[in-house]
Amino acid sequence: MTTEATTDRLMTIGEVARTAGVATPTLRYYEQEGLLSPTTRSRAGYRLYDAQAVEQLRFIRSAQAVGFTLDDIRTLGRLEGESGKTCKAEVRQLLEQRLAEVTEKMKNLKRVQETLGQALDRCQRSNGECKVLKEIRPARRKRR
Amino acid sequence: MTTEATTDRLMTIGEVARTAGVATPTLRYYEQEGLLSPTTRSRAGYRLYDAQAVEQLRFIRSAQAVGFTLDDIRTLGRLEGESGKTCKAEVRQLLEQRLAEVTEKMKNLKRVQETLGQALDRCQRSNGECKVLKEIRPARRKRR
DNA sequence: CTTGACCTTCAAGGTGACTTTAAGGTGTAG
DNA sequence: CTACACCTTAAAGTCACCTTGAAGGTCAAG
Repeated sequence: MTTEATTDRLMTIGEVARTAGVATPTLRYYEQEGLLSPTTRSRAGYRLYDAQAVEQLRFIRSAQAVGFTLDDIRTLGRLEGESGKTCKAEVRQLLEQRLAEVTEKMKNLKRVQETLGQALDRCQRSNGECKVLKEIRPARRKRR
Repeated sequence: MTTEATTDRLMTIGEVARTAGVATPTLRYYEQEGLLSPTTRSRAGYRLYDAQAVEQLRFIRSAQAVGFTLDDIRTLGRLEGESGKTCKAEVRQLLEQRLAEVTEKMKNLKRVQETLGQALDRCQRSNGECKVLKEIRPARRKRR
């Protein structure tokens, strides 16, 4: 990790945002929240990120997508970050706890998958007739 | 599912809430949002739920825990619900789309699992020293 | 027949995670 | 040297998902 073949060109906030598929204000928000800071700043004060930032950002989005809060993620610290720090029992414990949560989420996800799978099954089996699904409302709001 | 051995005693909102581990106002909120309605009402206007409601509620919580919004869940309608409705291509398509999302979430979850697993690994391997995790801030807010 | 734990509705408040707005500086292409 | 697309900060706005509060009705136990 200290010896790399990665492009170590620094990117502006817009480049990182485009690459990872997020909005630039989101990146500033993440910095403010202590989740992801730029490697450095240009003379003019522009944020400059290295290639790793994109990886970290992707990790953050993955974790979020499966229901972890930004606080959960922040508490894990730099996550794939560079180095330093001793590994206290406290840190290991936190990791183990998060891994247990992941296992729990796996179960939830499988349950959802199974339920949807069954629904689809019955849906196709009784062609034209579906005993399982029923829209209940016109759906009020939307987003995401 | 129509032939059952389940207790078909009706439960009050408080019983359902306790059984499924949610707060009573949350149940009222879900009803208002069109996610889960009581089977009937008592003369006095009390909400009365059947045993299936608990199942549905658990499904809702599972889906939420892995990152689906209430809107996502609502759109799926009654989900494991009773009957009625034809299975239009539109419905099947929605199911397929949601299943694809589940698959995507599986990937995300595995990515997170792997990252955490690696971190824990290195954490234990280099006993005392951990190159991977590093707390970045005292963590401002908390909850959950 | 009152106490106390339940239930009701309606409305307002709170939190997390952005998103938008305003007002302005930077940098390169023509 | 002027466009124009980028960057900066600070603050306010939005949306989902609850949570809390006020004011009151219900019901079994004592």
